Amino acid sequence: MDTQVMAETADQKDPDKVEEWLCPMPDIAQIIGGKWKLIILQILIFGGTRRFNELRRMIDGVTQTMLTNQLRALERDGLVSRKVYAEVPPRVEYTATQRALDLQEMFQAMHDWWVKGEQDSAG
Amino acid sequence: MDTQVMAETADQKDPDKVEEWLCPMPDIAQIIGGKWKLIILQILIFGGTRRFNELRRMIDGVTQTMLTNQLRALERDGLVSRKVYAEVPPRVEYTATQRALDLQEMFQAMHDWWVKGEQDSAG
DNA sequence: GTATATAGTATCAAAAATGATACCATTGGA
DNA sequence: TCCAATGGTATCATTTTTGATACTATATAC
Repeated sequence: MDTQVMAETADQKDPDKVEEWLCPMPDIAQIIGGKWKLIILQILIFGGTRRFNELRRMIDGVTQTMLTNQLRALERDGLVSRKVYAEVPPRVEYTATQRALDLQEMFQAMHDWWVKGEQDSAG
Repeated sequence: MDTQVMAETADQKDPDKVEEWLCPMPDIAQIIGGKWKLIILQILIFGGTRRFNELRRMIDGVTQTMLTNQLRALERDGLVSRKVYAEVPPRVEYTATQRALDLQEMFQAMHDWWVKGEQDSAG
């Protein structure tokens, strides 16, 4: 579609067939929604593998219950892998999967959006 | 940092200074989190201006209460503008602001991620 | 005169998400 | 011997989010 309808909006998609270009936001929200998931992912994706208590210390305000809970959900959805070492005291490492690494662009876009917002309101 | 540490993770940022490259996810979640916000934004950003009941019909399962609620929040956060026409029956139009249009890249990245996931699991 | 469409608000109920607390196993060190 | 550290789980309480319901106003069509 190369006609310039709707110049003010995003681009040239047919405005009457929303469902064709919409991806299922409820499904996405299910996966990356949750109070701590985005920050966990950000840390693992950009910072690399971390241990459980390491994450706990990095994430301000998270409780052990919730950290476990969110990590389990991320694991179920294939975004995080969990490796248990047979040591005492226990050592458990969490790593972003390839599927999570594929979220880099989204995080980058979020980041740029956020920074732009700060610049726009400052300048 | 130009040494190739952590080849498996995203890139070359210093893993010990997470807060330097992290953008505040709680703040972002505050703005675009919520059961219906992403889908509302997607419609307004890529589909253009819509009336209240038009949105209601497009968004499966949303109640009037929640649609109002989410639109008000988006308006407060500067992502949506609301225009009331002095007509009877009332006409109210909602439009994505520039700040919302700036989210296009994020939506695109989400979309690509989703599609890639479907391809990876199919192929 | 009555129903219809629009775009709401107010109130309360229900459900979902989150948090607090107590508990567990193990081993090394003081 | 007792405490600390790790990475949990189970249970219950609280908070937050979401939903249902009833109500509003007004012009037009029937």
